[in-house]
Amino acid sequence: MGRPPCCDVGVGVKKGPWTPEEDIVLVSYIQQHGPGNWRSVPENTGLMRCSKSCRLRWTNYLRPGIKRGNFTQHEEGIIIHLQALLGNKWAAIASYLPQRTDNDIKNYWNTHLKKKVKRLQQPAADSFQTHSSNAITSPNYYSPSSSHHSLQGMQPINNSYTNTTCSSAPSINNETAAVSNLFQTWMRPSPAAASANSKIATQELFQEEQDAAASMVCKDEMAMTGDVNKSSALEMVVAPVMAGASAATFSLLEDWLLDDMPGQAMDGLMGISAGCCADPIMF
DNA sequence: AAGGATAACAACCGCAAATGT
DNA sequence: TACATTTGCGGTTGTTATCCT
Repeated sequence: MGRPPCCDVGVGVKKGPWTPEEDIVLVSYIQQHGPGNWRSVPENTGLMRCSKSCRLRWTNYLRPGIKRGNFTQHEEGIIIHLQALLGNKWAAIASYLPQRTDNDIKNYWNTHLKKKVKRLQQPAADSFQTHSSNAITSPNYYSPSSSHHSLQGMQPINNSYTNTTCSSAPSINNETAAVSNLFQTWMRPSPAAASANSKIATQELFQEEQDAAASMVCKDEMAMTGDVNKSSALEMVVAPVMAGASAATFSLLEDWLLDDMPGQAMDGLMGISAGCCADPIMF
């Protein structure tokens, strides 16, 4: 079996940053056909992009539900622990943070957390040489066997925007029990988590947190900056479009994507799509 | 103000697994 | 079952923004 010809080899295939126009074409196509069958996307849309590029653009940037911006300390803790347990299985780690993309997590790890861990581990490593073998890492973050926190019953979230977790599911499932056990002693305590012992209850709780976080992201960004990330805005706009809303909504999306001053266009979008943040569409 | 260094993030590349025929 | 094709993943690179001198 030979390796298939790469779509990138084709003549006239565009590379580099995506333009707002291309984003619009891609989003509108996915609105109609849903994600998947990426091979057909450039063929049917006329985008001079390879299928991989289209898929990546969608999954890492355009798809609704993506939370962007600063990682919370809680998210950092999850990433650090999972990385310690799973290694650089970014897709697997991302399945526990469904609002973050694997690319995002990977970038954040490489630019922030790796150094942070290294920095904090250094004193611990020094003390390791002179003290007991239990003093390995910072107790708050980096010891998978630490019993200071709890992520009770935490499970990877199957993200319905992409099929990301499908292919990696077997390996994840094999690790789920270990991760859950790990998190049992890690997750920050919450009243509901303390009372809910079952996986289902905890997963629902986690989902509520995710939903709340998504809602907060939208609200915070709108309120504080007047500018929102495109995925959040797309989510707000695409939802009513998918539900059969008017073409005027989509034209606002176009305006915003094409606009150098997103805050202005967002005023219009927000007026139309208020309340959609916490109700992401499912393709 | 200019230029270099660094950080942050988007995108690409190659491989392997999954899926289709 | 074998092969062809598609998709997903992880590593890496390129570009832009920001900071520092």
